[in-house]
Amino acid sequence: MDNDLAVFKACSDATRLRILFLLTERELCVCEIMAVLDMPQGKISRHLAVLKQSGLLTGRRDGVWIYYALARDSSIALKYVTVYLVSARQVHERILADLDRLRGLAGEGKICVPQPSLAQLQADDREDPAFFDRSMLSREER
Amino acid sequence: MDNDLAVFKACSDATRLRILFLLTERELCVCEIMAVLDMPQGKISRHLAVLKQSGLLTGRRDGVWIYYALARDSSIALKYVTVYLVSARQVHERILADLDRLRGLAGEGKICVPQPSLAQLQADDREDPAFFDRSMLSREER
DNA sequence: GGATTATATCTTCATAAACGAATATACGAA
DNA sequence: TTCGTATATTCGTTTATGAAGATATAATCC
Repeated sequence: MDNDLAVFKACSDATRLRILFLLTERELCVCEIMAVLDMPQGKISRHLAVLKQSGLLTGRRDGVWIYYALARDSSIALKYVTVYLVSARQVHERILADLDRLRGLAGEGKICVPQPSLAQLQADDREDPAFFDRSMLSREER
Repeated sequence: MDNDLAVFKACSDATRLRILFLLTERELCVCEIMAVLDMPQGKISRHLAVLKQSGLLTGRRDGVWIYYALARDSSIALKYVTVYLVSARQVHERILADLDRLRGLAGEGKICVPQPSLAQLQADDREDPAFFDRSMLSREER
């Protein structure tokens, strides 16, 4: 029963629930989740740890990035939570907005691709002065 | 989404989860739940309030007693939690034990029936001295 | 009305969970 | 090896949650 409890606890925080809904779309790396929810990295990472701990998520490393995905149904609670997520994702305004933002990211397609180093950027800027201060912009705006 | 959150929060406490599982058996009044879980009245009552608040339970008054029951599926989260409860109740040792104890109570059948007042008991005892100190026993033992 | 029983609520305290900020680790590129 | 980037973890603080015990309310019986 303890694991079922952990599953429900994991679901009982707004941020974590939003993350779970995002992951119904596809596996995501931390920076994508950060971008969509617009929350600091430490916060996202902590919540991902809770979710993973409960068994709801799996994580796989790919180079520098760590991709998280909904775990395949392993416990009963997990199974029904997963079914809930897929059923409920069309219902909540906020979740729909999150998913839209996520798809927007995918369109721009520029997250989770190795970013040029700062040094690299500045070198480019010297050749292309119009974008000299690009590195000052937030990642989404580049 | 807030209501779904409340549902998951309501499920994320061991005592509340045990109560929910008990209610998969049938509607119960507070004193039955107290008897099965062997917990003080205030505690049970508080947890029932949380569960009711989340929409998971309904309560109906019948004279002195208040009977609680699992709410009929109204939200998506509620629906899947209910399905989970019914599926998972055969799986957890502790829940099986709780359900056994509940059925035991039903066998004795002496809970949630108006208890004679103390004055009444003492009057009876005067006529039937063998049971003079019956009122000192816990309710289950009478 | 007063007493009794069932249930709800309040108060205080302890514990757990969440947060922001800072720091640590892990990997890849140069 | 050093640097930069992605992610994890720690620290100190604040907030939320649960427990116990005391008290309040509501219905019933006399």
